[in-house]
Amino acid sequence: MTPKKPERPARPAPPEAANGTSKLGRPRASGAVRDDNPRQAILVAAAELFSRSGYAGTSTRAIAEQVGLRQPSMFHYFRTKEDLLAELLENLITPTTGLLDGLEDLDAAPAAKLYALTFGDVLNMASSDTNMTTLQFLNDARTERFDTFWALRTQLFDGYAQLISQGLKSAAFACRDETIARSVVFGIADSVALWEDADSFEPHEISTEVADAVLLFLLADKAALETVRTEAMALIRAIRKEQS
Amino acid sequence: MTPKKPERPARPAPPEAANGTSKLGRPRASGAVRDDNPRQAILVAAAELFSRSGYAGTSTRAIAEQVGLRQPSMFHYFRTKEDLLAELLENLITPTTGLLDGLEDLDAAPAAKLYALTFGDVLNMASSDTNMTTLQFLNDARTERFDTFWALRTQLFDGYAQLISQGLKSAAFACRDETIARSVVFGIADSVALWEDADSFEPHEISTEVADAVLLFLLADKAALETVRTEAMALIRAIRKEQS
DNA sequence: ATTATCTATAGATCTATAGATAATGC
DNA sequence: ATTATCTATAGATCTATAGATAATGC
Repeated sequence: MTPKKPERPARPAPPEAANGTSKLGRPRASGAVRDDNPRQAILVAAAELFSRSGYAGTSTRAIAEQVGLRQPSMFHYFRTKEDLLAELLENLITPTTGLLDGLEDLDAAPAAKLYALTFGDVLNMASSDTNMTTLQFLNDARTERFDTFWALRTQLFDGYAQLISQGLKSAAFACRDETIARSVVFGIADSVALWEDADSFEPHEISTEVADAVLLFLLADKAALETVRTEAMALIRAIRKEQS
Repeated sequence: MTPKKPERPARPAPPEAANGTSKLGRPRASGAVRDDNPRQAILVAAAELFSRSGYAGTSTRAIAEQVGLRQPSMFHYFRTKEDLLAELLENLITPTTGLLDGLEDLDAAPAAKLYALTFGDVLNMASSDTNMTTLQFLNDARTERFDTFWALRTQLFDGYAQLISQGLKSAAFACRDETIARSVVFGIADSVALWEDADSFEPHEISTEVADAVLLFLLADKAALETVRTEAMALIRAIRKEQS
């Protein structure tokens, strides 16, 4: 006898209270807002709750009820809670591995490509209003179910590593030790996950500053930053155009 | 009927199996290693488990049993699980706020002080083999019980902010926007929390690289880095001497 | 009497399954 | 027949308390 929380929906709100706009299936009991793509709504709710309360600290009940469903109804869309986390992590990283692929086809200096990659990576994270990044380090995310995610993550790390390596070869970059420089750069790129006030700034502004920080760390000639940034923004525009 | 895990200590290991070296109280049932400072051992075990499995994902049973105690015995040392987390977070941050206090008494350029602060901050995190940093963002850590921790955290952020402000005033630093530069710097300093391979490098080496990155981001004259680093290391030595 | 442990257990969860029910489509 | 929901519930946890027990100290 310790936990409190005497709440509980008390009376399940009679079935006639159905208000969902879905055309198929039994009407929903409760009436939480949801513009009727339940699967997507569940993902959004889960991302929000996971990033605020952690993975284990978020119950499937909390997720379901945030979108106006009963707890077991969530399992119609996701086989397990783990599946939810895996899909969210994959969704978070794919725009950035996509950017990496786009950059490979373009001809540009490694410095400009690295700037563009960092910029896009940070922009992607800063544009989401949830913060899933730290969840990937949990033991929960080390099972087979996350193999796809981890393959993408490795691909991204290798992308950063390769650009750094090329920049060093061309003497555009300089550093004391390449292996540690990789981790510093990857860490800085992800560091927006540790900002508590990320939403008081424009994502574009955050991305510029963080990409600047990465390049200032690596560039042999720090005065080249402005040029590199300009080149990088051109690359970003080129890829956006291509994809639309 | 879903979870598995058929284990359980089965038979509680008869009381005669006592092996603890403690002088007082009833002998322990199980025999997990522990060089008998149970309170400290619990903190170490909790830090390890929290950082691997998250706060909610770590049971008090797992913590207790890792140090060879039964689950309820843990509550002899910590009133609640929350108390454990609060103490761990405070222990993590106090060395760094201590360093900040030490720096205030010394006479040096803001750039050198900022380097020293970052270096010490990162060294402290990188020297621990657990990673508690990301846990502070959980909702669980927003209750009153964490007021002390949050006051220290604010003090640390303000310390960084003040040094940045002084450096800008003396024109040693340059940036586009001061408020965002603060967050960038604070983020970079903490970014080692996102390293997956932090233990493949020397903490001293990591700290040097990360502090370099911070200063390269802020310094108006990037060529001043080496001098700043040398000054900073002298400050660190001075504070260490004073404290011993 | 104090300290450190233990066993037993209350009461509140939690995830996932089973199977009913309602709406629609064929 | 299919889809989307619901209620009910199994069985496994989880945190914390109650109160017994053993060792030591006064």
